[in-house]
Amino acid sequence: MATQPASHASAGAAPAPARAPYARVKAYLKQGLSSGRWPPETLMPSESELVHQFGVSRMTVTRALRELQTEGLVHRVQGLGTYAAHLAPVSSTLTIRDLHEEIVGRGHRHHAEVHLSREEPCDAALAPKLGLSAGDPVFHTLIVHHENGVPLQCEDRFVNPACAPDYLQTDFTRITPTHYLLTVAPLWEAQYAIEAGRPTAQEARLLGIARTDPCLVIVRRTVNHNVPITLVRLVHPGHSYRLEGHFKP
Amino acid sequence: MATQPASHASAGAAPAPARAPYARVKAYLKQGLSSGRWPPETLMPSESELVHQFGVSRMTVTRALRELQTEGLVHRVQGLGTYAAHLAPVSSTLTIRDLHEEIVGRGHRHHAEVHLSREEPCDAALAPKLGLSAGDPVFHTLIVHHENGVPLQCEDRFVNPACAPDYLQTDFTRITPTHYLLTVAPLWEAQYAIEAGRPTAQEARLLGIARTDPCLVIVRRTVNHNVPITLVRLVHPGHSYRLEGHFKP
DNA sequence: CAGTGGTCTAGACCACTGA
DNA sequence: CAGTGGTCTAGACCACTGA
Repeated sequence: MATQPASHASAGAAPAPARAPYARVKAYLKQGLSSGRWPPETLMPSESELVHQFGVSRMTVTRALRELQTEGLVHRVQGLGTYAAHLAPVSSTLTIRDLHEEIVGRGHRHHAEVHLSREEPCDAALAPKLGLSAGDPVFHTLIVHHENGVPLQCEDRFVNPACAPDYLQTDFTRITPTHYLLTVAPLWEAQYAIEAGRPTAQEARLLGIARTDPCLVIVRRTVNHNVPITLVRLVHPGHSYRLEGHFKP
Repeated sequence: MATQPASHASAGAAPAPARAPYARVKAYLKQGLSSGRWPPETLMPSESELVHQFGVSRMTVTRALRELQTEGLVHRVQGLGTYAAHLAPVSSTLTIRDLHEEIVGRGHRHHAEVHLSREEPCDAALAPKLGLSAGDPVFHTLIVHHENGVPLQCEDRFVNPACAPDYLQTDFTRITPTHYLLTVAPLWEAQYAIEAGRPTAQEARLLGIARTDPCLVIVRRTVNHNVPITLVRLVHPGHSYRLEGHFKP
């Protein structure tokens, strides 16, 4: 009865995955989706059909289907059934990693040069973005990160003092602001914008590039429980930095 | 006994979420993580403790914990317990949307100008990336996408003919290559690279910008079941385009 | 109405860890 | 050994959809 694909481990002495039942059901459905057996918006087998096909309990089938739903591969409607989803990449994701980890992960040296670390009155344009009023004290750091001695990123950051009163006591040559802020305010929420731009005069000088060189500019605003924590502008020379992503539905 | 936060819906006639039990357990844990009750790498309550605290069955608690694990908020080790994870954004994600959907989603007009759509012999440098040999036929399209009449993206794409034999018959003024390829090869896998750069002479002309203007350059390679499908270079004028992301653990 | 998914329970066996 | 998470079962009640 079962229409499951024959285990091709039967021929040789292959490691025989011997996956858990829920994983077998999931793999079967995923394979069918990727092979075009259930084109987008097609009705897929119901839970009870899968229960009979695989001889497992409904909870097991449910788990497989729920995970596929979380991954965006199917969508399910109560009373109707499970449908193959419109497959990606209508939207897909790109990973942004912490710079220190990225550099060290490549087996390279990371060196941070602190050019500024002080409290200053908040600019009127900046204030609303940090939930402050113009003139309120705000922490400001300007750090250039080097990879094997080459300038890689200029990090211009403003921090809401209420969220991280000890921020300026941190030794930023050892701990990145990102890491420090993480310990202070876990579980945050961030908004990003990434665009191509030109460095400011100061950034060009700090990064050792021409003012006309294209740069990757990332602006990130971080919030925790609706309280703004930090606003940062990260500038990378275009020829030395790329964001890499991997998408797999 | 229960240490669950008091339902603050009790005061008024609030909609009363009345969440499912697994969602209540999950919300309780999430709240504790975000408030710093369980700092990173701290041992969290065990399944059986939660079972007693909430008076639910173990499967229910398991589901809550498994979802938190999937979201990267905790990590679990058999025999040891559940630990609060090192919270983001050691790595976080940025969404890349399909251009047509993005433009239409803004309520704007999308217009595609097809400058090239032909079969040509594959270049030696390109061949390995598409799993072809130099000189093999390859499909090549060059399309400029406009938003309300303004050039927004130059899309230079190569397609493996084996994966999409009818590719060149598509009317690209109506259907984006991305959408067409999606119907042909669902469930794909992509690698991205994003960097700041300068347009080529041709790109500058097609986009109506100067050769020195910074551009956001996205290179994406797509693979299905280890078969390369397409390689595309997307060039956006830096001042007119930004990728926006949102990260929420 | 029969069929669908959403969720839950009360048990179970197992592999793993550290004492 | 006791405690942990990983997984499963065989039932259950419910809300929802379309006929």
